[in-house]
This record gives sequence, C-alpha cells and structure tokens, in this order.
Amino acid sequence: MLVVYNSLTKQKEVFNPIDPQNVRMYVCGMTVYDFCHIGHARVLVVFDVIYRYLCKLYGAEKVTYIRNVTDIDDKIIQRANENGEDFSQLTGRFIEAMHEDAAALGVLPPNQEPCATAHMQQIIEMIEALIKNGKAYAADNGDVYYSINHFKDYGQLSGKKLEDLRAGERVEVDEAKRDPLDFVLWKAAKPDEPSWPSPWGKGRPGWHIECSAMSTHCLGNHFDIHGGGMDLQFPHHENEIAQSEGATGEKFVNVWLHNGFVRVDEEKMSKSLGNFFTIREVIKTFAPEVIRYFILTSHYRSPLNYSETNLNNARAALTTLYTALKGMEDVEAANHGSVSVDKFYKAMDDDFNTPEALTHLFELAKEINKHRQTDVQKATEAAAELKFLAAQLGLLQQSPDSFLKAGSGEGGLSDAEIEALIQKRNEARANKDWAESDRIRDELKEQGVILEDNAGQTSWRRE
RNA sequence: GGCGGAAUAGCAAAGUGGCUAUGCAGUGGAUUGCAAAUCCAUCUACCUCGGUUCGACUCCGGGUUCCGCCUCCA
Repeated sequence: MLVVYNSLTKQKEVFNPIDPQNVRMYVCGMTVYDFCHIGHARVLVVFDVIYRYLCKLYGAEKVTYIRNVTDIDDKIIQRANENGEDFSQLTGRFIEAMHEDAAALGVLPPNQEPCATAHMQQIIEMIEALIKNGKAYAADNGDVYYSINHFKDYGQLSGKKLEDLRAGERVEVDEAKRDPLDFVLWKAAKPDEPSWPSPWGKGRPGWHIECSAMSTHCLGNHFDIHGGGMDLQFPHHENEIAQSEGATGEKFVNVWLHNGFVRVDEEKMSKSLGNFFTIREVIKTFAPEVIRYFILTSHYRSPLNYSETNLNNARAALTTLYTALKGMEDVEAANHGSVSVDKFYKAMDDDFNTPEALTHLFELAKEINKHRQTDVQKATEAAAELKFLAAQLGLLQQSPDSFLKAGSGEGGLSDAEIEALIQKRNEARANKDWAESDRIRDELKEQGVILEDNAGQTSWRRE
C-alpha cells in the first residue's frame, strides 16, 4: 500500500488513483535557456523513480507521465537576444542537451513532453474560459490578468493568506492590475518579441498558464499527481490550481509532490546564486550513475548537499555493489521473495523512501559475498534479486566491469596497457619474484588502477 | 514580518516509545606471498531545557541554530 506525502494536505496519505487503469502524473520540467544543473538532475531522477514505482504498482501501460518544457519566457527571449539568434534555435539546442543529460542519468522518457509554444490554442482557450467565468480580465495594456479575489481557495497549497501576501508586499505595483497580487495570464508583445495572435492582440502566455493548459489537455481536468521542485509551490502551483479550477470548475489535482533542493554549502543551488554545477560538467569526473545514486541517498523531500566528498561516497558505495556482482554477469534479474525484497517495497511504499530502500541492496550484496564460494545457488539468487531491485531505482544497469573499469576522468593507461602490465606481473608472481610483482602493482596504483587477486584470477578497476 | 522544513556518530543519511539501521572512513581478527576485495568482530549518535511515561533520540511544550518560500527559480 503506497503512502505519499501530499503537500496540499501536509500529511502522508494512502495513494488511491482516480482510475487505476490510468494513473496520471504531471511534473513541471525545465525552462530551456541553459544546461541542466544538479538541481534539475534531482527533479529528473526523483520523478523518474516515482514514475518507475508507479509503473511497477499499476503496470507500465497504465501510467501516464507528462513532463513539460517551458520554451518561451523572459529569460529565453533575453538569452536569445544576447546570442543574436532566434529563440527557438536556442531552446531547440537546450532541449536536446537536456535529453542527453536525462538519458545519461538513466531517466526514462516521459510519455509526453509538451512545449508551451505548441499549445497556444489550449492556453488561449483556458484564458477565455477564465474570462468567461469572471476569474480573469483583459487590461487596457493588452495583458490579461487572473483576478485573485475571485478564487476563494487561493492559498490552499502554499498556506498563504492574502493579507499576509499583501503585508509582505514584494510584488511590483502595476497600474494595469486591479489588485497587485493578480498575476499575468497573457502578456502583450513588445516590439521585436516573439508573439502569437490572440483575442487580446499579439502576445505570449504567462508562465503559470501553460502548465494548467497542458496538464489539463494531456491528462484531463482532474488527475492524480502533480510534481515539481519545492520552489514551485508558490506562486507557480498555487496559480495553477486557481487557473485550472477556475476554468474547469473541477478539482484539479489530488496529490502534490515537491522535491527538496540541492544545496551547496548550506545554500540552495541556483542559477541566480551562480553556485550551480551542470550535469555535463559533473559527468566528466563522476559517472552519471554515481550522480543518480547520490540523489537517491537522500529522501526526495530532504535537502541534498552537493559536495565532492558526497559524490566520492556514492561512488564507493556503488563500487561495493558492483564488486558483489562481479562474476554474476549472466544472472537474470529476478524476485525470489527474500526478506530484502519485502523490506525494499515497504520502504518504497512509505513515500518513496529510497535511502531506506538502498540499505536492502547492501543486504543482498553481502549475501552474494558471503555465499559465492560456498553456496552458489544462494549467491546467485541474491544477485538476481539485487539486479531486480536496483533496476527499479534505475541502478546497476551496466556490467560490473564497465562501471569498475571506467573510473574517473580521462587520461592514464589504456586497458590494453593495463592488461599487459598485469600479464607481466603474473609472470613475476609465477616465479615468486615478489619484488617485481609489487613494483608493477605500485606502478599501476600510481596510475589509479587497483588490482585484486581473487581465486587465482587478477582483476582490476580504476579508482 | 508571514508560512513551511530541518537539527542523529569523523562524513553522509534512514528509522524506532524499550531490540545491530545502512554506506563511506577508523580499529582488531580471518583470508592473502604481501596487498586489494571479501567475511567476522568493534569504536564514535540522536541540538538544548522542561513535561508525559516503568522507560524517550523517538510523544508534548518552551528555547537555540540552520534552511527554504513569500520576486524568476527544479
């Protein structure tokens, strides 16, 4: 029985899909004007794991996962102008880069990846519905605004009261707005800006409306899960509720899931602070799977501190798991019904507790190591289960050798050079020339290559 | 100021009203030509002050510190 923490009710509740034959999840994806950083990696990975687990529970063909792309907004326009290129050229490039990064991290593609620019009709229709329902108004300057006073439940998700928002007024005063808290649905185009025709003149959508329009269009008026980063809770998701419910008159979303931030030195990793590390940058030093593992070592709602130490720890932990799987390459992933499997599911059922789930992977690794010499049957079954469970987290998807021999960074000795030195060392060992044997091992160690003599075989890995 | 979250061993990070979390690192032992890997054992904990309780790291209340949101942000 899956229990999830719902940001809307601020408590854990049993997850009951509206229709178990069609479980629907929408996640706010990226605004594509730059490369994805580790914070984005966290959203990608966290919701990928949630998606995988929903597929496991309900069947892959019964789960629909939508993750949008924001491909038009102020920053995109600004960046495109700086580069002197068309905005769509810029977004096209970064969408492609995002797909590369996601694939590297083992993130499954969502069922659909709608873009704002491809859904202008739906966006305009929803704004028209809002105006018709008296929730929105067209201002004299060509903008269309949502009238916050006409949605009585405003603040239900973020727990904010209108008075409080007014008290701490940080919203710019805008003459065109009837209330300073009203937010824009449609922005009139400035000269030379990309624009789309609308009943209110040429313009483009505000940020919040695209997610309302696209999620409703792809999943229906009322669906199960809406996710995103914690910072989207307000105003973005709050506004989405106001828009969707204001337009359709129906309940919008049952469960809201928000992931915590990646931090650097106790500070949120963000573009504006400039303390971010892009996925492609980090991948140069750490295997993408190490990043994925690192993300899963912390609960999705907890903060996650980015540091080289933590990534090194993640790599060491993965090395332990892959080392256990050495010699088990041919074992097929399978569930043999051990206690570890039960506990793994119990952890995942408890609001996707991946750190707890991971501990059961180590139980299985230990089983393999303990029995591999004495009880091959047992060891094999444990290996099958380890692969089986790890796969649900998108981990241990490569051969132990390809992980263990990859190491970090480029340069150093080639595989062939390493094999040749090992060959030389084994000849020395056969002659009991320990001095020469150790010299070669030290030489390799200096090059970041670790040797392991096991059962008469010498294997190696890069540090 | 308003709202929300967090404080656990050297580091990271779960969890539980009484029973070894786990990973990395450390220590002792087994194994090894010596190592590495592995196995066995083991040392370091639950911010603070009160309360409830036979018993609290775990529940309740006060305090302190940190973080996030309230403007674009995953």
